[in-house]
Amino acid sequence: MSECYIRVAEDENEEPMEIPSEEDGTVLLSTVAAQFPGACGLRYRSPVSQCMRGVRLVEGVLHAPDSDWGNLVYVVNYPKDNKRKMDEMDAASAVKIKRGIQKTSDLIVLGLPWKTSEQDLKDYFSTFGEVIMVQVKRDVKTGNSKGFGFVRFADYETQIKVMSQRHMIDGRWCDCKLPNSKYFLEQAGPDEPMRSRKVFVGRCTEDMTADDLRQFFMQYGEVTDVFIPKPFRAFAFVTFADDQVAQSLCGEDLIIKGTSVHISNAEPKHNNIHHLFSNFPGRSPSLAAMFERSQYQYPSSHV
DNA sequence: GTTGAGCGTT
Repeated sequence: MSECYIRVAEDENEEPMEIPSEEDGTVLLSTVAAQFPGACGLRYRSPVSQCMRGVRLVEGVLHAPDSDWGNLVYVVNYPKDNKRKMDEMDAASAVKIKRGIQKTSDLIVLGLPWKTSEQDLKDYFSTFGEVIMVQVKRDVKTGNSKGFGFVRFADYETQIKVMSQRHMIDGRWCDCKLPNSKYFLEQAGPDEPMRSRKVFVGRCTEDMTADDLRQFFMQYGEVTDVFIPKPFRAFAFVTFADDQVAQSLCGEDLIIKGTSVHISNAEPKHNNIHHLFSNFPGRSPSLAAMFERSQYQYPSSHV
């Protein structure tokens, strides 16, 4: 093979430019790049397969496909093309990851007027984004509001926004914070190996039947048992066939029949957060400090 | 029938 010119273009349909080869018939990438800055290779459409083929590139030297470059038009490869695709992939996976770890959590709404109803809460918070749960905590006997409630949003961005400001609701300033329970659950951290297939479902309402719970939890895996204490005690136990399913749900707040229930391990006797919490009703300085900090922390991810 | 920092009927 001898020195010649090969036809190179940025696109198959564009007018090609002739590029000189070396004496041995190869073409230097640097020569291509001299005319097409940023080029990182060449490709061409195979007359046989009609597919695009890459030109062999070894240490900056482009080698003719067969014995000859022929009369084909070679198309310039740019790293941008692939890079852009990579970026899109990264962005997509980043969003997925974001969605995965930045789940929303219930927010406690402190300082509500006594008169504020769940509808009022929903109306107010809907101005920030999609609301998927609201509660006003009331005295069971009188039905009077306790002056606080909970709200949960569909999107994490909404949650961040809502937590970042005070809220004027029915004439009073209210605060939305992460509930204290969150803090301890995160502290529980990379969990102890208590591979239970049974989970504790807290904050159940009386209208949740065993069948409701079974139907709901089926989506996560095979449910082998549902236990609801009688008389009503606002909690239940759900047992899965697979312990990994059970474990994966621990720490979650799930919404069943419009109510946020809390999933935790079914049989933690010692060093569990409920124990800790009931033993120290918030008077310890160190705990108070942790509460304090928790108010300014966004929830960290936990698997 | 009241109240105003807090924490959700385990």
